[in-house]
Amino acid sequence: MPIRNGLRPMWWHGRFRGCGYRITAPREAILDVLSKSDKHLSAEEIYIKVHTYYPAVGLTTIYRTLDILSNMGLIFKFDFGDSRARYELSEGPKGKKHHHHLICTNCNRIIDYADFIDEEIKLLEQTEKELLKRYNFKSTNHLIRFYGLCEKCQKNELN
Amino acid sequence: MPIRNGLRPMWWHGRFRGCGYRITAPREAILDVLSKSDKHLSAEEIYIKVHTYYPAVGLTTIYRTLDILSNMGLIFKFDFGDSRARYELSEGPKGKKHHHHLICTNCNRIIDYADFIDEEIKLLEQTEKELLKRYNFKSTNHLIRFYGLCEKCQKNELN
DNA sequence: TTAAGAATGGAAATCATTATCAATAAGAGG
DNA sequence: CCTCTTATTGATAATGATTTCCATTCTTAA
Ligand SMILES: [Mn+2]
Ligand SMILES: [Mn+2]
Ligand SMILES: [Zn+2]
Ligand SMILES: [Zn+2]
Repeated sequence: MPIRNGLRPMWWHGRFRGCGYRITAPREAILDVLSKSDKHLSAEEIYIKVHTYYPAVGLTTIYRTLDILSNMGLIFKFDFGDSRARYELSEGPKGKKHHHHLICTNCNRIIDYADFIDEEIKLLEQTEKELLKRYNFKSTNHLIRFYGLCEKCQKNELN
Repeated sequence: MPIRNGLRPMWWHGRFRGCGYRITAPREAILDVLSKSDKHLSAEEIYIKVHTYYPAVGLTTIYRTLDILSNMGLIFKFDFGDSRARYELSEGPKGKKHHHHLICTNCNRIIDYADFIDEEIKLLEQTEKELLKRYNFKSTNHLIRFYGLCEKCQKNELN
């Protein structure tokens, strides 16, 4: 229950105000839903959850807020191929920062991973350096995904 | 001008028939357009081009055919974030097989590259091995993209 | 040549996301 | 606490890419 608490500003309030945005109940609720989920939620899924506590909030506001948050870099917006955008917190208490995804082609589960990116980072840097040399392409960001079978689906594989 | 040639079956005819599909003028035209382009075409762009020679072909057929080709693995279907699917040949004369993309965030140009550097190959192998160990995730495919500035846009950068 | 049913295209339907716009409320200043 | 400016909101309509329908046409095995 995302109770409005006027006394303690949340971790993102400052950042929000700094961009000239106002703090509103719908926005608090949306951030609350995102920070309490470890999944990759769609606008409608967020709408459903917010709706439980704030039935008055409209889907339009969900989209608008997600757009702002996305532009501010507070959330990531992904397209996993199911014809709807999916979002997840990128910072704050439960934020995951930059990470990559493992996608099970059987059960559609999406697994985040960032814990061994250190090893990957060195190789990525080298690759980016080489891309600059060969294609004169200056990379500033990347998207990396592995498709395959998750643990559970591999076991079921041996029906 | 994709002239229907009943005498010489194209390289994909066999594969097509093998899947139980019939060879038709619209399908030949679509494959023709794809094989003569080095871009990542949208359904509508393909429709426009096909339309030049076969005004009777409908957009519905374009979508249906692209779906078949995609499922057969003859073409790749990508989503580059401009809210429409984009396709490109994956095999045949000008097919590019598996490759990665460089995407210019300024001019939206998409650059294909398949001449992977050692670092990148090592990155993939090591990462996939580690993913199996840590997450029991068996990777069978991957999607890799670098976002940044292409050569041209870097120069314009220094307005 | 012929018949079975695969393929087609135009129109209507879907469905996620946007655009509109009048009503509402955040919050700076008093 | 009160006021005023204007950012924000939500209902509704509009968009736009992709699908679904279905009667008609065309491919192809026999
Ligand atoms: Mn994630
Ligand atoms: Mn490509
Ligand atoms: Zn799975
Ligand atoms: Zn560019």
